Amino acid sequence: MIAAKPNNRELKRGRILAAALKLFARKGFEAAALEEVARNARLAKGTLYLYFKDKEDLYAQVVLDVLDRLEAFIAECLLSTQGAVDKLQGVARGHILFFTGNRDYFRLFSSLLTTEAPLVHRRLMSPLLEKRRRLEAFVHELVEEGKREGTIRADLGTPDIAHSFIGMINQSVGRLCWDNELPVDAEQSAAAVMTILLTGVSSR
Amino acid sequence: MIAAKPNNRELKRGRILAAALKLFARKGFEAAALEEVARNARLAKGTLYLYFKDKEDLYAQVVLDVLDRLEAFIAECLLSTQGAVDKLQGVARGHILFFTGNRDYFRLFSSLLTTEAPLVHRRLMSPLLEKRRRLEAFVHELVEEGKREGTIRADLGTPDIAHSFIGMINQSVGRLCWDNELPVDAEQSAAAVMTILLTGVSSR
DNA sequence: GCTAACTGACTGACCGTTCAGTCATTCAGG
DNA sequence: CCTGAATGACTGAACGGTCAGTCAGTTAGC
Repeated sequence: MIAAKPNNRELKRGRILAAALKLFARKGFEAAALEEVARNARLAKGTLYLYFKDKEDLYAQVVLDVLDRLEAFIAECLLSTQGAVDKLQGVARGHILFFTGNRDYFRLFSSLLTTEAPLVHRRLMSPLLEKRRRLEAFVHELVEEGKREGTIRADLGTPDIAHSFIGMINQSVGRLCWDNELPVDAEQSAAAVMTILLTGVSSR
Repeated sequence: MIAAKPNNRELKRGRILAAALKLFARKGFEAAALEEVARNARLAKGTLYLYFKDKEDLYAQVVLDVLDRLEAFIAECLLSTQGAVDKLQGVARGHILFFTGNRDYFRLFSSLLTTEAPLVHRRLMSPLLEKRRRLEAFVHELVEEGKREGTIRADLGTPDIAHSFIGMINQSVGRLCWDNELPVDAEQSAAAVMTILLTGVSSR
């Protein structure tokens, strides 16, 4: 077979990424040992270095992989949406579903800002933070769109609205991921967030 | 002087806590080196062990110290408030002012969930998470109070409201701490959060 | 079809370094 | 002096990264 080799290689790369995701997410960049990553991927430590330059490179690839999946998943959630408010709801659903689908994704994602890594290894981190920022910029645009449509109040600052939205989402996901309030439903969480964001909690 | 000794001791303990806070906040639990903590506190490494059992203990004390300060600061912000909505605004102001007053506080605080530590050292972490949770429970109560007063809508879930509130606050603080959108004012951020939370963003 | 030569993916023992924690020694106040 | 506080050299463990060696699989020569 001609395709046997590269296929195999891509498969192993995937095994490494999966094992690394699990460990980086659960132990953090520093505490995750490559020895264990290799063991979980059923390979020897030396083999990792045939696929990745060093620990930082592996970390960056893992994060990139997750961010790509997130982006793709949200894009899918937006396919049949119309109008800014509807799209925002789509983003909310996408985020919540994506992260509650795999807690390790969220652990990694939320450690992205916190990790010691960004301080020590700015070089590699900035593209990742850039990508994360792009997702936030997209929400920003949706809010602007809503204002133009007239569906979103124009007297509030766009950054304030966008950050509030993102904060509410993240907290929702956090609740589902950290705590064990598991019976909570992702769909319902997204709906609650949108209701509060749109109509407020005051009984005025 | 009778008080000279213990006074001195308390002073040194404070120096260690301050140095440790700085390093844990900026490098994370694993990457922070006790050697450097000691140097920054103008003491030798061995001396740290006269004040703290081990690295974990030091970390726990640092976090406890920060959580206590936060609690005290918020309590102060609530002194002259009346009614649930007013109190919530006080909590928002308190949080934002406290954390923007010292970014290291926020770095430490937000790494509290993310850190590798909670997984490896559950024993020490749970009291800290417990304390953090108490702050969240307080918001929970305020929302209930607002519902009883009739100032907050009763048709929304209390946990949903509380988590939205907390999420918005955290994101606001994050914006002020991570990004360099520094010209933003803490007071104004708190006001924006409250407006959005109370009245919503829909132009309905 | 058979075997010898070759290849390169994979291995894991090893090295250098870092760091938490210890302890024999020194220092300072009374 | 004497005692408790402080020191910093030291130890052992852990880990990132390397590299000489192995061997399954492929090719080439007959």
